[in-house]
Amino acid sequence: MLTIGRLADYAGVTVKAIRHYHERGLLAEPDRDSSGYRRYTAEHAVKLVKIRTLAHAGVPLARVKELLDADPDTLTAAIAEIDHDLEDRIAQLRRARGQLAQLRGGDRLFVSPEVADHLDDLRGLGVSERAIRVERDGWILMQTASPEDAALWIAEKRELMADPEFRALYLEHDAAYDWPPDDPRLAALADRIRNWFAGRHSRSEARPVHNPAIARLAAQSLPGASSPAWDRLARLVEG
Amino acid sequence: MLTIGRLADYAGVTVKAIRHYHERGLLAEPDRDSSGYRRYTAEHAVKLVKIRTLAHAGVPLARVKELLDADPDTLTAAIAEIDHDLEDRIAQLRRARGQLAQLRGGDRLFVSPEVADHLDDLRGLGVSERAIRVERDGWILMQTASPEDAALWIAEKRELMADPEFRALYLEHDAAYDWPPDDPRLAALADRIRNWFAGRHSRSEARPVHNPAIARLAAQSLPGASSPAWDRLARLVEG
DNA sequence: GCTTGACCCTGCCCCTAGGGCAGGGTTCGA
DNA sequence: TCGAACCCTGCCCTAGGGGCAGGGTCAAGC
Repeated sequence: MLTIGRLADYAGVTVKAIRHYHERGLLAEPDRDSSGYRRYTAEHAVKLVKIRTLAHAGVPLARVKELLDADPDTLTAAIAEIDHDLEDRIAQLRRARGQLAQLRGGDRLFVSPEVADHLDDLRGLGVSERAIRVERDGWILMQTASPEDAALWIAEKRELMADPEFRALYLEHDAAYDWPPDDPRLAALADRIRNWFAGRHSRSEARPVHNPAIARLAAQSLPGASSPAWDRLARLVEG
Repeated sequence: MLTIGRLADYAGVTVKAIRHYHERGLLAEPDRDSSGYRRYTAEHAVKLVKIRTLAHAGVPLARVKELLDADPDTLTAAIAEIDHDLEDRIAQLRRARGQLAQLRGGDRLFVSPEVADHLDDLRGLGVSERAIRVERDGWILMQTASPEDAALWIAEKRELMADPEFRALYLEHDAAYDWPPDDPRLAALADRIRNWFAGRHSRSEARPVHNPAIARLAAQSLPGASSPAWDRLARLVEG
């Protein structure tokens, strides 16, 4: 009659799995024939299909064992629960697909949507990729330190970016990275930066937008995050 | 700056998983601070999110390691493949859900749709659950032995069931199970069975519908698959 | 009768992707 | 200054089998 291999084919399961179920006590060992081969009956086949159905649904074998001789009400409740889990897992896999698609480009996986929009804006303005990367890494650090604060800060920063003068300063500061440190434009730029800050402060909404400690960390974390021109500029702005 | 716990929260991963990625060489070990704590940078965060995204998509860590420093074209191809796998797995889970729903009742999980329809027909005719169970188990054994033959046999059997006389005999034979072995109706039934077989044979389409060896196996596999009345009936039919 | 390929047996070690716990040191906020 | 919350290494554990070794068995064809 039924050998282990045939039973395995019937149930869509490997021979090894069947032996495993015997070991775990899920499926009773059948009688053996004269040469020691296991000989199965239709009842084994029925039980095995039940085991396989639950196992393929991700139910741990220990739980399968319980369910095999649970009363119908318990079984019905358990099946509803398992079905729910399956639904969840399908939703998870779908989310995984969505994220996977974003892996090939863009920063949306690493920062909040608001920050990602901000980075896109910078790109639209013609900001260098180097600067964008420094920004991104800074925001990542801020978000890990405190997502709530980061959310507030990005909102402020985006308001700031609405100011044409600030945008101009941002771009010029970005361009200054490559200037020679004795470039005469640095002094002029430093003046405009100071003036702009003074103007903001006079309007009394003077909160520091960037936590300077964090900004420094972000700068340290990347090679090429500063330059001789920027160092000089910083000294000029400080006075 | 970034401790392992914060990094883990940011990436939606456990601390243990991060240490595991270090061991496997997926994520570079960061510098340690004076007390031996790991201190991470934004670059670690970016890489970790990539790892997590792939790992959540079910990519084995060894493969993740390869993909992390693959060229963009290879990566694009790999992502397409992984996405395909994900789609397959979603389809599998959906199938698992469908099968799970059938676990609570019915025989459709265990036999082919044709056999299941046949069993439903028997139920509709008022055949006893005991007989239906014997049929089901017989068909399971036949299907495990040879699905193709079983498909042919069930087609023949269903044709047979279209014959009102055969149906009547089937039902009476079923009912006879509980009769006393000396019941006078047994002899009459045996006659009708013999006549019916004779009629079929004369119409020259005389193929055995049931493989007798298999039928016997099916009968053996179940307790209560025979009775004193049936034993007597068998002797009467044989002559 | 003999061989050959497909089965079957037990027993052993291996894998993935971490989880859990022990036993100890560190940092931070009140 | 103290307790809670972190962090460190090291070790063992898990599910669900896969793979292989080393050996016995069965069925078909020659």
